[in-house]
Amino acid sequence: MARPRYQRRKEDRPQEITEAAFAAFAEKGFTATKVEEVARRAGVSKGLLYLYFKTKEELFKAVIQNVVMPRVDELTRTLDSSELSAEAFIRGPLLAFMQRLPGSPASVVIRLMISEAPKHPDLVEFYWDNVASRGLAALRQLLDRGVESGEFRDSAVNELPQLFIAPVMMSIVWGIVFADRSLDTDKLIETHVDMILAYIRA
Amino acid sequence: MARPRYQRRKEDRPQEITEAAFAAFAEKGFTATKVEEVARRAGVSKGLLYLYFKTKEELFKAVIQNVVMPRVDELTRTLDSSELSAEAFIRGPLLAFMQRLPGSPASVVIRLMISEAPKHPDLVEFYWDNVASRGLAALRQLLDRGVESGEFRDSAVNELPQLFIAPVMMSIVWGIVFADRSLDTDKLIETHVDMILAYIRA
DNA sequence: AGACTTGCTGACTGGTCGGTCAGCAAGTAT
DNA sequence: ATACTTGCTGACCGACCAGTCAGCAAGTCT
Repeated sequence: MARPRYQRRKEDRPQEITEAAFAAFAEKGFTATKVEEVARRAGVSKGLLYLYFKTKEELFKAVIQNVVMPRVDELTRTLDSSELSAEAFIRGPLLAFMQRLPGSPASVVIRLMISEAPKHPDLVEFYWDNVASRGLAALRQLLDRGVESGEFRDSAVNELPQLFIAPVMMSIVWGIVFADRSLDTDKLIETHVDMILAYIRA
Repeated sequence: MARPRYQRRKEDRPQEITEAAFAAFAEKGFTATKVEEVARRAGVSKGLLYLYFKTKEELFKAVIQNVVMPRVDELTRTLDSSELSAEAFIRGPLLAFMQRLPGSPASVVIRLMISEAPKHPDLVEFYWDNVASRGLAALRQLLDRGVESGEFRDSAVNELPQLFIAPVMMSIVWGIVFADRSLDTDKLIETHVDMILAYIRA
């Protein structure tokens, strides 16, 4: 009784709202998620949400920043500090990273990008600058390093790192469209990595 | 003058409306396209559209039927009647087919499936039954034929025809999200086919 | 205790859009 | 010409939802 109707927690709100938004977007997609639903999950009113985020789109950017960017940073850091040969790195940490993607939070963001890209070009730009271009650059760097060390030959794959991640994209899309019709994404990705290594090995 | 305000053309309307719908969906996506816009393009009133199609979703199904299903039929027919070896078929007609997909009308439908799948499960079912499962079955049949004839070894690819079309999906998704940031999809797909053939050759 | 600051609420607004339907007019039969 | 059928129109409805704002109350200061 006399329990206050709410507490002031200015510090924690942004984080809590961002997490609620991510969970909601993951379930229903960006457009289909009502701002009020995000607010409800975060345990706040709709009005409060708009005190912390100017628009629904800003909220999405915050989600990208919280969920995806740390992953990319982690990958590039691991790559930079690794002593492994290029092939060992690919078969080890990189394969593990790729196999984790389809079921991970990051895949949700990719799904959102696919759905919302045509309608929100500035989201695309934000995503390109902060995620895609940096991820591809890291991949390219890894392949170049393999060529320099004599492990790999210089193949078309160096200019087309997209070829490397194609099965990951396939797995993610499959999950979006045919969620229930199962596909062994781990095997798909591992086979692909096998194949690509056989192809580029010097 | 005294030109009639409209003519009755019961026969032609469905086709005209479907074509207008496809063009509109291709430009803006399904959700973002207003029914009124489709009607305007088809040169009819919104009300008429609803005399021929019960809902906006039915209209989408009609588009799939008109645009995508003929493609799948064509592919399976070509495969059935071909005298080529499995590898020759892959390097010839199949490669050409795959390279055409990213810029083709069919890719628009794939984009729509990705965007709308979470919201419209019955569309997914329709697409699975009429397009995806049949396409995959054809691919699997082609690979099995290659194994029987001794051209290919029996690899994981036989159970995972998705591996075959991964770069096509990559190209389509790339086009959706990063339309302007160019990617040489022809080269991507051709390199992949090269790679996969080297991998499965007996 | 009273005055003050500010985090927070939730009813409300304005605009959008899928789908409806009463009625009009193009074509047809008599 | 007149009556009839039906392809077609477009104003309208109701539901939905991002974003607003006037005011309330939690916490603070004196």
